[in-house]
Amino acid sequence: MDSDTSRVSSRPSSPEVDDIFMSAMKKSVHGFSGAVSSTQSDSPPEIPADLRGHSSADEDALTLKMMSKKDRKLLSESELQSIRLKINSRERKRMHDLNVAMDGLREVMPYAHGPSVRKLSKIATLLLARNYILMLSNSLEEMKRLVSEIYGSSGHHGGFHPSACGTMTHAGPLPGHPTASHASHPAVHHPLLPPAAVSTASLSAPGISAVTSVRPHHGLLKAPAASAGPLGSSFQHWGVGTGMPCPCSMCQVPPPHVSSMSTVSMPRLASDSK
DNA sequence: TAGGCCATCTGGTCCT
DNA sequence: AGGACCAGATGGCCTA
Repeated sequence: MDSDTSRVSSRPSSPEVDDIFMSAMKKSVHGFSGAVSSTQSDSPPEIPADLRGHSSADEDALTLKMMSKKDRKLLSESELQSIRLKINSRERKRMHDLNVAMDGLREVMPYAHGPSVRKLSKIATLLLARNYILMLSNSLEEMKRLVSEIYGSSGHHGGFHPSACGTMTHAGPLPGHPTASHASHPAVHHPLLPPAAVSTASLSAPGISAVTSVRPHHGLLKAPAASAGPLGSSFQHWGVGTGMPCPCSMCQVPPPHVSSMSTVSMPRLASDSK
């Protein structure tokens, strides 16, 4: 439940840590006794195992090792320390930015958000995002096809040009439109519903609400077959009662127009393979 | 307790 | 030369 969020919040990945780090670091540098290896004072909470309990001789060896890679420039230990700290700090910031971007991706993913929902792992986020994009592409193609079917013969627009129409959604049912009976939600496929499912089962209000409002538990990968519901799709697994697609590699949507993507070997989700 | 996920450190490589 | 990027190693936290 909140375990993950609390875990995340307890994780010092925020930039503040850098400040703490640097201040603590300055202390350690100023109070430097000369017995700390070049990698130590940077990580007060954790001391790398390989450096733990090293003698000053070992530390000297480490320092020399580093010196050799620095063209043996004559740098004082404090200088080496500050360089190492700077590098570490940059790397921390880089990873923090990466995590921020990952959070941004999670936010726009059609997946349940909220404190009661376990946060998607990074790999799950990436795989789900990929599937989401593929489905959006499929939906777009499907919509183009339908629109060209509708307008292609009537000569209303003389073809499909979304730039002129803005969005695909007209206000009301279109004359002769196959989905005219669904006036409340015209031929708009929910992005998460595979086109095949949409075209065969058509969207129903419950289907939409199930996708948009349900806050699933983290049943991302192990959805019972029954939970697939009436949607039926190209996905092997679906989220528990949510109609959420499974991001695992088994459930790749192979859209014809992005076939090149499907050839990309995706790293297998460890939890999928087990 | 094992396994998954993550943050961090670190050294190497590439780029500007 | 300095910074960005990457991958391996390590250890902590959490869950089943």
